[in-house]
Amino acid sequence: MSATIKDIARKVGVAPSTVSRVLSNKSKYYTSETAEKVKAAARELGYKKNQAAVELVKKQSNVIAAVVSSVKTNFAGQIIDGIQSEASKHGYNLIVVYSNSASAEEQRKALLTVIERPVMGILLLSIALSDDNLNMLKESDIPYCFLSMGFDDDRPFVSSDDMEIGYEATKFLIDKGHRRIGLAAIDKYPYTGRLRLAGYKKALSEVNIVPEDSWIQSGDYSYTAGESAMKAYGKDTELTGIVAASDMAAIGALNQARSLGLHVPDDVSIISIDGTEMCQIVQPQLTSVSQDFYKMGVVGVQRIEESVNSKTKSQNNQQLIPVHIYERDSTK
Amino acid sequence: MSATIKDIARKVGVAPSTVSRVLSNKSKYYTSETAEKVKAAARELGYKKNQAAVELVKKQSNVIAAVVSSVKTNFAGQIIDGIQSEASKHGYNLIVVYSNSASAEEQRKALLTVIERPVMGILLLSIALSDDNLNMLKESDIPYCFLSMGFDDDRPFVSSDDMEIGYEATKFLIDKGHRRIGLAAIDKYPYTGRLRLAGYKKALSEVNIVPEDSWIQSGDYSYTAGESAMKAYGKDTELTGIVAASDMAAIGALNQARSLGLHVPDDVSIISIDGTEMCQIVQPQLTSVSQDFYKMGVVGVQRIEESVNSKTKSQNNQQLIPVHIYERDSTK
DNA sequence: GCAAGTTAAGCAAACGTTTGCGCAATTAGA
DNA sequence: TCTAATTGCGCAAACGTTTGCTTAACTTGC
Repeated sequence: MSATIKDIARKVGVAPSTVSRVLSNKSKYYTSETAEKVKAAARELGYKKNQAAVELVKKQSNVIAAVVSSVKTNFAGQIIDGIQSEASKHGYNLIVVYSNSASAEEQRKALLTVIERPVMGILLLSIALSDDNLNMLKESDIPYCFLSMGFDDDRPFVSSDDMEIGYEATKFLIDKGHRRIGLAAIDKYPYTGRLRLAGYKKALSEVNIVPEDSWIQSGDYSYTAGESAMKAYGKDTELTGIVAASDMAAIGALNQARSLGLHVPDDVSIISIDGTEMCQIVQPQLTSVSQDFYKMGVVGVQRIEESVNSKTKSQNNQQLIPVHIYERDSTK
Repeated sequence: MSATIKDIARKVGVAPSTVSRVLSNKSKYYTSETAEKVKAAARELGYKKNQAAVELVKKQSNVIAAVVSSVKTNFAGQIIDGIQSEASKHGYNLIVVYSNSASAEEQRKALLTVIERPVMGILLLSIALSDDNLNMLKESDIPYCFLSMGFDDDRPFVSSDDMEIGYEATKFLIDKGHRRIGLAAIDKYPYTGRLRLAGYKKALSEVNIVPEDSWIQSGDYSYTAGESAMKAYGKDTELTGIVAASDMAAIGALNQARSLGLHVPDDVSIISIDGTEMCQIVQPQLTSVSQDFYKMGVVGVQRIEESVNSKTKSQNNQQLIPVHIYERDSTK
């Protein structure tokens, strides 16, 4: 029931096209006098652009969509922050839709909500798409980019170098003098876990160590996975250092270690992967291999922008963001 | 460039209107035979509905929008979870936009992204709208509802009963035998803080205690506000119990207490407000007055639904969700 | 003072759907 | 067999913008 461009046109006594041009700042098609009158009328009538109409005719909008696997990943916020700030720098709007990655049907619904309107690009945050849904995405011809996870195939993504993460975390402990080092709560088979595991093994092999099977406790990056891993290592573990798959896993391991009567870092050192603010609110504060999630968001938006501008597929569409180690109190 | 309803119509040899009716399941206007052919063609052409066109003609969509004040509030996730699940139960889609509540301009942009399209309702998560922006929202004629914060005026909202929160938290400590109880990191003047403060005072007055000024350390609910409050109380504080304004504030206070050499709960008990998962990952685990954020999301969606169905303004548009106390290890 | 160029503004088509209405063909009722 | 009701489907308008084209008026250069 709200005012349209035609109402304004009638009120001012000009054509709708003129109003449109004034309101979208297509300069040089009207006098500043007309412009003023139009703007005044628009204000007065409380005019709101109907984006549906705009998008219908322009077949392009200035909104970027982010599909997030779940509200629970505690770094999603940082990525979104990055996206938001870069997007708003370029005048794009951001809408986020959440999808429980467990269900392909939920994924599909989330994806459709964004595909069915002319968004300028889609960013996927740590979401594992089913084949059908990935196909749907590809066929939509909307630029997209995965964030914080990598792939074997040629899908565009920006993430950390997971091999480097595994390597650097392990190397850090090795340099501190540790030799018997565990890897906790990591998912061994998917791309990310596989690379981190490879990095871990590489670092160990450089000092001629082959990890025993029991050193590697796989899991799903969760708090409880961290707990279970620590439980499996046990009170009398031979390990002196642990690389935890995520902050939450590290905290799980940390708390479980305390329950077992182990002191961190005196009895066992823990280094965490991710480096969210969680690391700083637990005690002892967790040493971490920190990913630059904010930057991932920023770069993600830039990739979308490139895809939009140069219709030709850029060749370098898989980008790695460097990580940094922050030494805190959980290692020695 | 993707297929439209007309392409399907041409391919099958029927009118676009028939295709439309088939695709939106308007039964009784076509034979099942036609329906099959249409659906097959749609699949074959990879047809995607253009929502912009749909919304333009229907002036109504099935999307609910949530405007979130910042990615950082750690309970927003729970509210969104609740919204999501209730929304998808009714076949609505959810889009989220983030807005830094600090800047009225950012707020305005976020609000416009959702107002400028025919969303069925707007949910505002712990966001303090400027007057201008509130007016814009009201004038849009889109149903809206604030979540997790209350107001003096007649705006629709669903939140916890902040008076009860302050009262119950304090009462809990009183019942444990505490008499000198502090209130930390609360924002004294806005609605929420004011009510919690009132509840705190009420509980104390029931046992004939008037809190000293130094017992009440105001702040902004943050980790550092919790830290500062505890610092202000000091190592030799006369307080035996503290009500912290939020989980983060409680953790700040907890860690600061430890730095000061105070043991929780032996030297001082801490009860936290919010009850997010944070309470369970720190040690000692925090006793909390837990808000049912998930339910707020659910109820928020229901309120929107009501507004849509009965165009008449419901009178009972301010709803309070009960809180629960979970006793953990930070109080005794 | 006149042709050429410039400027401000209007006309109308187009975007992809939905839906009220109309029409023909079929079926039912008698 | 004839009228009435029903069924299946098509026509065309409508939603609110944008934008290429046209036009009229005005300015400039000579």
